[in-house]
Amino acid sequence: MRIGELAKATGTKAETIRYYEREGILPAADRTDSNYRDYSDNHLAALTFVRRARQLGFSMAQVRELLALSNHEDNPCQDVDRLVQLQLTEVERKIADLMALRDELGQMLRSCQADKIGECQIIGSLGRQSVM
Amino acid sequence: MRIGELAKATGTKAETIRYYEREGILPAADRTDSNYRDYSDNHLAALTFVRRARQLGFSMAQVRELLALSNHEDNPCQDVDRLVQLQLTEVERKIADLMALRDELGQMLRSCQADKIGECQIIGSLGRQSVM
DNA sequence: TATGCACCTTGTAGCAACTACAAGGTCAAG
DNA sequence: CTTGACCTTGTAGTTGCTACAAGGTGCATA
Repeated sequence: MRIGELAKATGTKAETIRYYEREGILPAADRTDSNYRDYSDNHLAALTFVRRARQLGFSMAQVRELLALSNHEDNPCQDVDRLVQLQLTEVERKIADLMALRDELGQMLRSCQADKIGECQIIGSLGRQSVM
Repeated sequence: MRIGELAKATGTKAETIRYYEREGILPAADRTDSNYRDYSDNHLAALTFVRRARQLGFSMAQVRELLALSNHEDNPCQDVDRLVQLQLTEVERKIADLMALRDELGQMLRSCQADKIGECQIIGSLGRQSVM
């Protein structure tokens, strides 16, 4: 299949697919007589894998690791587990940070009853080191 | 004060402060005879404001807006409220996304009892469109 | 046959918000 | 008088794409 078809099938822009190839994340495709990229089902599977890992928040470097691991059927699962666990911890940290942020923003909104900037608690609180 | 002092006082790298000046986020500082930047307390207040807004997740563009708003004491608070509300909504969306991610990563970890990649559920689930 | 249009190719530059140099100038202490 | 910490400008790198520009290809239609 051509790049546009693969793009549609995976919800990836053609430019992104070429980018992945340049970066060595995806193997280079065969070429047709007219130099168009020609993809196989293996490419489809590989790109699906990559996109899914990216959706799950893995970095490109981590995706490379996952790909390398997945290519060795006999490797222990532990290495994959470790990456997933790392990512999970990271996601949990981000959630905690964002929840603190949410609380602070909510607090700001509730605290300001003024209608002129001059007395605005929000603007005031931005000028201090921390509100909470 | 000099840039290093201001940097220390606000927990910002000197390079970032210069960057803010280049971007027009911070007013240019006076210069000493030897061309060093010389900051006032107003600069300290302004940079504190900027850093705090950035910590709260506002983009540079939004920080510009907040700064512009805060410079007009008579402006209605509504415009500030709107920005904060927008940011709050955005943060809530991100939290929801990350919580879905967390659940999915947790599910992956729990699902894999194999010890070889060949049978690994995690690797398997990455190759599919969606696990959940 | 011509032509129009969607698709493909390469290469380069842009995005956000910094961060990291390099190459050199300044200043206070020992 | 030299060492070391600081400062200056300018440029390039980071992440993960995305957006062109300028040109080639493939197929349907007039």
